[in-house]
Amino acid sequence: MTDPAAPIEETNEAATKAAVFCAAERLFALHGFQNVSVRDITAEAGVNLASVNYHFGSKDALLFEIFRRRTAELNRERARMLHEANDRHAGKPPVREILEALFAPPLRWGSVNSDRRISVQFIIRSRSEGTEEMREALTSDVSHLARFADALIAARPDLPRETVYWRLHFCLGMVHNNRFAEFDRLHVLSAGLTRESDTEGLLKRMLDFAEAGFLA
Amino acid sequence: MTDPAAPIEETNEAATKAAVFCAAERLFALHGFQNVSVRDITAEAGVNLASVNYHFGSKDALLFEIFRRRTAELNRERARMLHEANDRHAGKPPVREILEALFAPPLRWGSVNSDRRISVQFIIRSRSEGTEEMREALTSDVSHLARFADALIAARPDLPRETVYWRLHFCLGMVHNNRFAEFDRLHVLSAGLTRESDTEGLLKRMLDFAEAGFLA
DNA sequence: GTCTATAGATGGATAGAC
DNA sequence: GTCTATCCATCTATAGAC
Repeated sequence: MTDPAAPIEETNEAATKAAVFCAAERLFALHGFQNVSVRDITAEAGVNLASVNYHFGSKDALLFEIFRRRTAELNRERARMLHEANDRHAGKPPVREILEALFAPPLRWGSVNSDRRISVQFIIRSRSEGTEEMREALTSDVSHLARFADALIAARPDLPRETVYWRLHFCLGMVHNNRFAEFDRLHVLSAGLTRESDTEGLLKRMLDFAEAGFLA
Repeated sequence: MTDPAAPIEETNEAATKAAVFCAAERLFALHGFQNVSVRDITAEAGVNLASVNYHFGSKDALLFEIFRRRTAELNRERARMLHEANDRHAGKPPVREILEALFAPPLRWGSVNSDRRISVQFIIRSRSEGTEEMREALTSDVSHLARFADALIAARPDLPRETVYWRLHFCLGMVHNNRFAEFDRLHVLSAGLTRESDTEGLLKRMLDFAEAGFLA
């Protein structure tokens, strides 16, 4: 900003921070949280070792910042789609469209050609490997999921609420199982029959399965 | 064995090994694989620090031995139930009974009053946090799952095989999502409506949901 | 076989030069 | 703000006494 003739390197600090952020997210998503050291991150980002502590405070703080940003983005997209479904159906969308708002964002972001593929794997991993702080945030912040639960209860007022909650739990299990390793395993099991790359096809399969389960 | 008057301490070595095994399984299941040190394990078991390396070779070898034994036990029980379902239906059991053989063992073993509750959490954790060796074993050893896939294909010959494999994948996702943290989250979301302790009720809910999804 | 002491390696965090 | 050098804690694994 001080030199209008060279605006490209005005954000050198921000660039370093972003490089650390992206390298960390990538390595964490691929190799797990505990298996990646600060040294790995700074080497991958091409910055010095002290950058993580300078820009983020600590390794755990960096981890938590990635987690918070990505989950916020995902929840926002889900809320947006749910809102659109509401608009289309006068505030009472059918089960299938509610589930689509729940399934589509992580599925599409996680498709092989998406630049958010890494982010989705990071989020999925944080659910099982996260720090105490992250798990606490996941457990306590259910406001995002509550909107989906309410929508499903409104769509199926004939079902006991308890039943709706459990079925939402089953649907989340379907989503969380979409990890690299599980796709690979399924690929081996089916002798190459299942193609992970067909994102929209998989979304339709998930919706068919879950919708039928909900209408039982 | 050398002193017939004191047969109780004849298996002192085996007792130490078993104590290490149980303490390790318990700590790994509760706190994650990377967050538990050999020191934690030996302290919990009340044995000396060198026991792990003496009896198992290394920390990773101990981890892998727990993993192998528990998954073998689980797969054996599943195979047994599938076999019984085959006997009941002349080799062609319906979808619901196949899925029951897949769901019931981990669910019952994981119930709050079960002495295998820890083992189930260990197995679930190994799926996402396991070492490269464990993940390789999971990916390559699909023979156990292949029997379930074949049974489901036989039960629904009208469906494309690809569809059956994907739906089996969804069912496995439902099973793997039965972790402590996820139950807690659901409990918060439903304001205490969902009761994890009702194992048979949960099994029925899972079967209702998955069977309907399969018959779609 | 059991245990203590320690080697050997790695990690997170930080002080201080520039 | 950036980077190097380093501190200090922690871990796995093992040698060697008993």
